[in-house]
Amino acid sequence: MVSSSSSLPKLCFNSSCNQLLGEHSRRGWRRRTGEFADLCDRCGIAFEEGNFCESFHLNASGWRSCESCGKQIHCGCIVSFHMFVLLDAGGIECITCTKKSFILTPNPAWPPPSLLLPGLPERIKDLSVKNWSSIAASGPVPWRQAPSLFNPELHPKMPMEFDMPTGVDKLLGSKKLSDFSVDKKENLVYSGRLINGSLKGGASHILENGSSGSKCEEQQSPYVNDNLQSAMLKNEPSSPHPDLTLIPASKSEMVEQSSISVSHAQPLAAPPAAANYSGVDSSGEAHNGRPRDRNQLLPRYWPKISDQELQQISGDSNSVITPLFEKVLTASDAGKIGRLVLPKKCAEVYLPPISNPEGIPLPVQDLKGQEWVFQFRFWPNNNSRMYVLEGVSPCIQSMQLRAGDTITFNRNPHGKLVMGCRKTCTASDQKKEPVKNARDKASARGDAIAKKSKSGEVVTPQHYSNKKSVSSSILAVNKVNLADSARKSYKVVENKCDAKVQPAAKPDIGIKRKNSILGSKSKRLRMETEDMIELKLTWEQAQGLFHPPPNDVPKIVVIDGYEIEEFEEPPIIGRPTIVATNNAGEIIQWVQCEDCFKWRKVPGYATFPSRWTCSENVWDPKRSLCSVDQELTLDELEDLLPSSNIGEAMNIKAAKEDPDSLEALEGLDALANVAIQEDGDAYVSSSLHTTTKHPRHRPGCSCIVCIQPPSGKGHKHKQTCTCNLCMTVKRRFKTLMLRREIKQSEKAETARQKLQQPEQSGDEDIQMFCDAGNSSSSHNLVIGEGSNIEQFKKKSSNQLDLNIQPEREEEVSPVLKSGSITRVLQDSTEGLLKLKKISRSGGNSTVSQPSPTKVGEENCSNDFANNGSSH
DNA sequence: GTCTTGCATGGGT
DNA sequence: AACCCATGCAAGA
Repeated sequence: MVSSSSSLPKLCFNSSCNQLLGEHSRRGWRRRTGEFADLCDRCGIAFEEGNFCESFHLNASGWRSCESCGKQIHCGCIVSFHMFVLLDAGGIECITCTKKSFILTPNPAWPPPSLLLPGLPERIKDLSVKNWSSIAASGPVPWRQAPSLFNPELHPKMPMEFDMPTGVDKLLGSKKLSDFSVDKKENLVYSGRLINGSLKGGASHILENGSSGSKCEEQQSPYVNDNLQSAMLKNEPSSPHPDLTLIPASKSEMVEQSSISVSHAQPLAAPPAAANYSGVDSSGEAHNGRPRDRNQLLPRYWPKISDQELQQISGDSNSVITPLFEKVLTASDAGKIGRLVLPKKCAEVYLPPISNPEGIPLPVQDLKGQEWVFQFRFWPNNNSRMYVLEGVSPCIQSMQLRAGDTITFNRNPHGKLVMGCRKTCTASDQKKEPVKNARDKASARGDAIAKKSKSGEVVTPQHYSNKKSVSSSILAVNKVNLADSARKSYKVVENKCDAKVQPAAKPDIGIKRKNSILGSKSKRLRMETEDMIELKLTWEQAQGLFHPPPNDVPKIVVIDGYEIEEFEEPPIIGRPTIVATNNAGEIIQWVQCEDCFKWRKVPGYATFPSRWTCSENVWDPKRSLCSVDQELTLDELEDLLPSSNIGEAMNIKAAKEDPDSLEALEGLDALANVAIQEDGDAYVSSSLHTTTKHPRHRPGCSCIVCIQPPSGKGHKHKQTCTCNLCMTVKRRFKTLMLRREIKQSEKAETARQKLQQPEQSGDEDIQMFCDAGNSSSSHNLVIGEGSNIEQFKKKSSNQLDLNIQPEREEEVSPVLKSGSITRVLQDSTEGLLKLKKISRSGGNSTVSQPSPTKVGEENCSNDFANNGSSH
């Protein structure tokens, strides 16, 4: 830490010079060690004459003009540190002008010039210290001007901080810097934001760190705040700053970091000082039972505002913005209700105290300078309070915020609340700022940092498995399943993001309360958040998205008898393909164009984004246009498809017949899957299937699911409708039902045979269950006495509700909902299962089970009711 | 039937 | 275990 070792030849402390010093050196600025920088004559003179920065830092950023005389001052540089004063209204003033006018606004961020300039009149010194103390103790601190230069924790290298008994020590409650561990000091990042964001990352300045004369570029951190200061004021050196980051290990690293932009910096912040009206005094002591310690605020609410955002908030006014807290908007916050739940502590610390549940109107300014007045209130809740801002909806809308976006609360110099916002990465944003968002999310959540694979897909670093068999594939996916991905704030995003696994746009939706989302309370949300929709994939489909990393030899591990390929490298996530071998025995893949649905042959090593089109077919330029026919005939292709992809095969066939109906078919796959369920397991798996065939419904999607209005609303297709869609639906449904019939018959036959083996107890219940397992009987359940397959088919096709939303598990169409195929299938499969159970247990008829008669009646009546009501 | 309001609930921290 | 807070939900408008 000490550069001026007596045993070594001394070098000029100016890093731009580093000349060997002779016997005589000139005294430069005071270093934090208390020593003075030793300068060569040339540098020393420059320093003495006040030209040092002009001479050596001219090309560095951070130059600002004195508001009075216009003189250029290199702000933020230790050398010019004492040369200026920050003005309350923003801007700076050189010390000369300050002396002249002596409107010295003591700035908490900076040691009063009096401490640095012996020449400054005592009057100034006194005022500075006094005012500074009082200001610092009383409320908001212009944090952007408060880079904690004053704070030894954040600025361990400032020269004056050790020996300011009348100044800093006083302010620090006589807390000596020496109380802080050296390690801590050395590990803490510099807070480099100085003035109004004008010092960018690269504007950092040489700060002598005292070690071998080397220099450490000052790290820009946008997250500086005065909380640390307040902690110090409170004599709390151990105040938690969990996010304070290390000074980069190397200069290059620092350069890299600083060049990445502030948003890349680690969130440093503990929350800033409380508001004037917070009822919290400088020591953090609370009034009216309010929080005693600002540090109680959860880190997730700490403002992690970036330089740009600050600039945006402060606008051109250069006003000093104090970030208070931020919140990621939840669905509730961003919803129509217009109630923004405020974190309790934040509300209590930063917003005016309220004693009446009705609260008070709270004026808030948005980024555009528009003024909003929200009702700041609370609800009593479990002996506590729940603070909300009401009426935020218009504002949220005007800022075009959605759940997952972050809203920041800041204060301007006048004490007024200013709302900022930070939108999460949208697909298009992602392209612009992938690093920022990836980092933000990854670091903010402390999750695995996104890695970028060779092919450009960003994936989470873990061990990944790739499929070897269906079973292992499922297991494998379990290791890296999408739910997991979601939990880790990564999701597969289609289209513009090129299927990168990227930070989830709405990390807190469906992740944090994942159970609740699946729970009864959140049924409505099942298909209503984009995330959920996007994540509705089967394991197989998810697995299909994972491709083994190229050149990575898998390790075979056996878990529960399943062989699993485990890769060290993260998988590449992208569009599923059909792997095959060509005539030469080489592995190839078939990949389907997103636009024309044609399948193109590509090399086995190729990987694809989730959206891939013919135009990206670089391997076969002849087939890089959608208009060009595909190489394989559809039948050939169908043979290639795995049996599980019957739906796809059918899509292909249907496409052959009627390309326009493709989208409709996707929605119908859900029906298909319902129809072809075979048993309980199949039911589970196909319930997954129902979500996979059309995983994404977006605005503009014209599939059968999406073109229908919300349940019960809007136009319904009539039974007699002969539009393309309806015809397709009917045709397909007929086929599917037929298939289901066959399978059900087979199944029932098996069940019947099994049943005949144990005693024919004559128990009607069992017989009924047997019937329930019987396909024809099951139809009786559905459509009543005397029905036969043909009649049922007829009915099914005629009365098929085209308004079905197959992907909504809870909200199937009336037909399906209550005399429903699902129900019937469920009943019959349940019946079968129970029957099997009974058989195994000796056909004990006392087993508790619903009355089959009742089941039959229910289904029957429901069905008839529906027959009467639907259409 | 829809919207608003205020409380209750329960998962998460 | 206590508290927070997202959101469900019922009552009223």
